[in-house]
Amino acid sequence: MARAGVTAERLTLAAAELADEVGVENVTVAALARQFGVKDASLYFHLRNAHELRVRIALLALAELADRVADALAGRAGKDALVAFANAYRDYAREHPGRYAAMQIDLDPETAAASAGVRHAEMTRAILRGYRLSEPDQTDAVRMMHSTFHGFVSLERTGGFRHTPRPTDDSWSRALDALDAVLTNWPPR
Amino acid sequence: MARAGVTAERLTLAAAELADEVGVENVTVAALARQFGVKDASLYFHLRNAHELRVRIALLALAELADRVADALAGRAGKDALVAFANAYRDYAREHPGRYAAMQIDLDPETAAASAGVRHAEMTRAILRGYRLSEPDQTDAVRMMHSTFHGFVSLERTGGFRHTPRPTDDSWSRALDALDAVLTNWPPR
DNA sequence: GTTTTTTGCCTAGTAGGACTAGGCTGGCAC
DNA sequence: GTGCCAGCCTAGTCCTACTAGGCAAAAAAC
Repeated sequence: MARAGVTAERLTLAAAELADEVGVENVTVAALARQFGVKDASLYFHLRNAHELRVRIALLALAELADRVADALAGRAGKDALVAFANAYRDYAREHPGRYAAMQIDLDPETAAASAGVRHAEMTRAILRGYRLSEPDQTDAVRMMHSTFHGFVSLERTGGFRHTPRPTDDSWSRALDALDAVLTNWPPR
Repeated sequence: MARAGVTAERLTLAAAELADEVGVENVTVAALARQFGVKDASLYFHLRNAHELRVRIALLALAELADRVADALAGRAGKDALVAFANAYRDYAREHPGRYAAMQIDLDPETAAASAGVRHAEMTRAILRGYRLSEPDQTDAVRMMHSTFHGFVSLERTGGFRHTPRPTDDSWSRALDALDAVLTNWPPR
């Protein structure tokens, strides 16, 4: 019997693509095995369990997004950097909804610490250098930024904005303007 | 054989409680049947399918949250109202993580239109009356508000803020200050 | 280049969830 | 009382996750 050539990397990539097509919750070991023309039991040589599959998608996504953000940020500062970061984030989420959703599962501490999530944190703080904030203001500002990005993207995806005709792109750039304004005058009020 | 007295309402409530305990993704028809001391097949007399169960949890949660927000908002205006709304929202999400997660599934348009989601929208706009915004600024502001609330709560829940020791309560009130500031000077910059 | 070991895949199984078809029955309408 | 039907049942199908143990292809040892 010929070998199918399944590796952890090919598996993770296929899983990520499947997630984008059918949603993370429908990424199943069985479906993946079918794609590789292999029985599902065989995948457990490359995989501890189904949960690990999602974790791997999450780690892949975190790394991909960190790369994109790093590119977007190159040579920019201040509001320019803020907008570039934000758009890279939102674009990634829209292009890869399944991967983005996978990113939201909570990793156990050591996995998280070894993930590209730390690069995200570093880059976010790098942006804030343009706004000259010190602790604990910086942390508060980072959290506000992240909340706005994630909240907007997440609501946009699940249809939370659908009931109003206003184009979401317009609301998005206003939100970024607002974020810039508030960061410029941090701490607020 | 004695009848178990299963009704759609009791089922929904039990499902919601189960969701808060074990997460929406683990709310299963079989588990619910066990709680009622009934075979799983029997529940399909009260339920079209498993998805409907989650939709019902979502509708229940939307209604409960709308009630809470309405109470919190009574007699308040301006920043006072904003903070009351925000805290009601966050408190609900923390007390009822499963219900909150269920709220995020996207309902089909007619279900959404008949849900308590419309009350949320009305109340959000009511808050903005204190900031005297007209369209389309109002819509942008509503979206920003909602994004911040949802994003913060969601990240807090999934552990997105864990790597920094700063208490999330402090960051939260700063975020509300920021939101108030930006709404006061809308449109930004 | 043959032997040994490892590894990648297999079959065969268990267990549990979603869901359907069709049967029995307790309690209501009349 | 007779009939009806809602509310529960059994029994079955199909799917997924996951385990144990077998076999053969490829890689390593010699």
